[in-house]
Amino acid sequence: MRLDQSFYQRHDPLQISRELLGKTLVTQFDGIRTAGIIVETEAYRAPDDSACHAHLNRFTERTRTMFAAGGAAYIYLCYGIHHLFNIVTADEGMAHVVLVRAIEPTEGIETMLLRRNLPKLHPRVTAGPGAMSQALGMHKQFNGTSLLDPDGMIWLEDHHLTYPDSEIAISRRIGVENSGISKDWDWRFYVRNNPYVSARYYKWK
DNA sequence: CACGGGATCGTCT
DNA sequence: GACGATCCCGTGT
Repeated sequence: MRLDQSFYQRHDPLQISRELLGKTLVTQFDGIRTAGIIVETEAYRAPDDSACHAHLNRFTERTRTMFAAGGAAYIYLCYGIHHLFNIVTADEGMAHVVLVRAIEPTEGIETMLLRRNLPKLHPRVTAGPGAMSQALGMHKQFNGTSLLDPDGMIWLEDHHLTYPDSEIAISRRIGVENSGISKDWDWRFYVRNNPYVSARYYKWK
């Protein structure tokens, strides 16, 4: 079952980040379907979150997508190399997004290995937002596209997998240590002991 | 395995 | 002109 508008257009990106753990993220284009279970997310929320690109509701060509209605894909180029994938939530005009940082691969694994240029399944295939996006074929080209469109190339499915709170860990977000007052907010959610969580950051706890 | 530097380019100042 | 919501690889232990 595909996640619909009622899932995305809510006003609590922390709750949505938590609920996304266990959902299946799918891309399909050129006749190839790739998918995996979301195991790591981070919430970003304007206007108060200083780590958010749309802090203080800053509206630029890049952040335009963040203000779209919930259910859009916000994909931007990071470090000139990585196309990071975010899910836009809430109503139009509110910049609330969830960065998807890692999945556990389930479908199209051979394709993911080719895209990642790796010989066999290993956490490095999809652990971390840049690696995950490359494995799924995410591209800035898809920025602003809808996750609700039946003809779209990216969407989420509910396969009725839910993790109990005892299996969920919460921490500071990764890579935002220079982003001001909100750098220490615990807005990262991940599945404990899952090997596909961006492993080199376990030390962050 | 830990550490550190380089890659690479769109975005904003 | 500076700087990233990152990753890879080479080096040293």
